[in-house]
Amino acid sequence: MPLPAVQLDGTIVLQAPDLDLRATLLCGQCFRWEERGTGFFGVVSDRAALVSYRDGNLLIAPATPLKEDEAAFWRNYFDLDRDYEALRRQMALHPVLREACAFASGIHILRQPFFETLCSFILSANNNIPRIKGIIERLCACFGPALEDGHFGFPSPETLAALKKEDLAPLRCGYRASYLLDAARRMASGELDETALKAGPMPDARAALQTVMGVGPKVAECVLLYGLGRMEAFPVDVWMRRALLEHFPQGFPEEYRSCAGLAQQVLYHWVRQSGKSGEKA
DNA sequence: AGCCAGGGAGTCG
DNA sequence: CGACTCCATGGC
Repeated sequence: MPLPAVQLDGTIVLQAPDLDLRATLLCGQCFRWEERGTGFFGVVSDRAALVSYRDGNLLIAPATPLKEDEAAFWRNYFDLDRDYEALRRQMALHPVLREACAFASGIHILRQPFFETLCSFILSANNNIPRIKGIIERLCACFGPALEDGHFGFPSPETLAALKKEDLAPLRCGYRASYLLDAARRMASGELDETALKAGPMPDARAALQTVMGVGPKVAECVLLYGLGRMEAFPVDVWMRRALLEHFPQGFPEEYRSCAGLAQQVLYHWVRQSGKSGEKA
């Protein structure tokens, strides 16, 4: 008999039989989760929570007051309603993807808030993950809404759009400051329509995203995948380029397009952690 | 000191 | 188009 979604102590219990929480939160798709004891603490949008995994269930202990849609919010964030079994079944048809899947099973593609994702990956350009995390934390602490537990939510496009690049000096994000402001202004002006980016043709969505300063092919694919839920997106960095050359000399096969995003994430996890394809320590 | 970090913009030819 | 160079910052 299924557990109620919200327990008496406020903990939300979500069934997630095939989820690898640790791999999902540490594989480089998100920047605001920190391992804490047996779980992870993080802030998404304006909600903070301590999450953990036990007996096939994802346990969410919100650190900010529960909203009416709390369970639905986290269910969507962790992408629990997508049929990952079907995606992995399809990937198992390809020898390379099958091997990568076996190594990194249980990774979910997070459905992160769009603007937050856009900013995060603009900041990721020619940067390393620890420093990206630091910049994002300073961005939230300086300009984000104060949450009830002392943490800070992600600033709104309107808030950032009203700033000048000198105001962003405390972030120490270098030349990316003006890119951040451009993204915020495009959002605030309504020029970037999240609904259209989610539903419209991929080429149109790519082109629209790349009109933002600091958004090139790589960042656009990341935003499409992690911030707009578009599984057909396929971010390619130098490592992935190497892996593609080695394992997919004719390019990523179109017949796997519907699971491309997960395939990319799994391949990335695989080549970075198992020493496959490129021998950097 | 020098190199690298999940790239991208600007400028050449 | 393709092949450069520079871009701020911090860690090693």
